[in-house]
Amino acid sequence: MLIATWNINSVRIRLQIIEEWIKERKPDIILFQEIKCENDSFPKSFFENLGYVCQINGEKGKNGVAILIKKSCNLGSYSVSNFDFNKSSQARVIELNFDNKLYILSLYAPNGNPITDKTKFNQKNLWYKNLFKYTRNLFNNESDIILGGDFNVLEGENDVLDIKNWKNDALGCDETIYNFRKVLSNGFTNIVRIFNNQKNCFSFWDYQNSSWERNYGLLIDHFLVSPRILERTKEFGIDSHLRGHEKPSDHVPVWINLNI
DNA sequence: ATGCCGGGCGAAGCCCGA
Repeated sequence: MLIATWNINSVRIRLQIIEEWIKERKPDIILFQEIKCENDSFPKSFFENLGYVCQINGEKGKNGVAILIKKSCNLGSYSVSNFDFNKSSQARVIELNFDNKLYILSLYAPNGNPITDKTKFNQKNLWYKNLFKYTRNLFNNESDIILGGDFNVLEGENDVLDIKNWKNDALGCDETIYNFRKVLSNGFTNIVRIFNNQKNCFSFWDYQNSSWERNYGLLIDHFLVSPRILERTKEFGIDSHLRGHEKPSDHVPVWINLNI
């Protein structure tokens, strides 16, 4: 079963690139972030025609997350929840709960910049603290958990070419790294750390400064999984080539393939 | 490079992202 996460930077203007990618990658489950539309404006029938059921936590004009599941997916029935981890009424979390045994979440962490703006930075910290608390309870219940999304953190020294220049930034500063590792400490493994230890492995390239052409990217989109999911993960990939597509998102899909 | 590009909104120019 292939699960992908993709910060799509507006779902409505990316339908062509998404359709091409779906036909090539054939994901069973897609976690979107930054759909940038309300639930009613989400192109539901477009994805239904491609064989998916859409679960959406949208917001007008910005943020917004969604999970698409193939109609043929045999994981069973589930309930859908949205959480407001940073108490801001922003749509950054959607969860599918499969009978309290398996949880799949699509996550969009706040950017938090500039760190001198306490409102934005504190909201990011609060979001992470509540993600920690929430997932700790799931571990207490011995559930299987898959977190996929844009975590807006530069945790590793190779997650950008010049990590030292990001220490006063909300992505690379110590507090954000601490908050991210606190979530990991619940028992998650970051799949990219197991399946890829090469440098220059990125999931985002800014539209500006010829970032793609210079390969000045960031690795900020991740899958964090609980132990039994790690055991069943057989493949990991990043579809970097899509960043070179016409009218791309600034992020590319990251995916895992599971023995489920 | 304290936003250079590229979204949204709404109909010009501002807000936002990483």
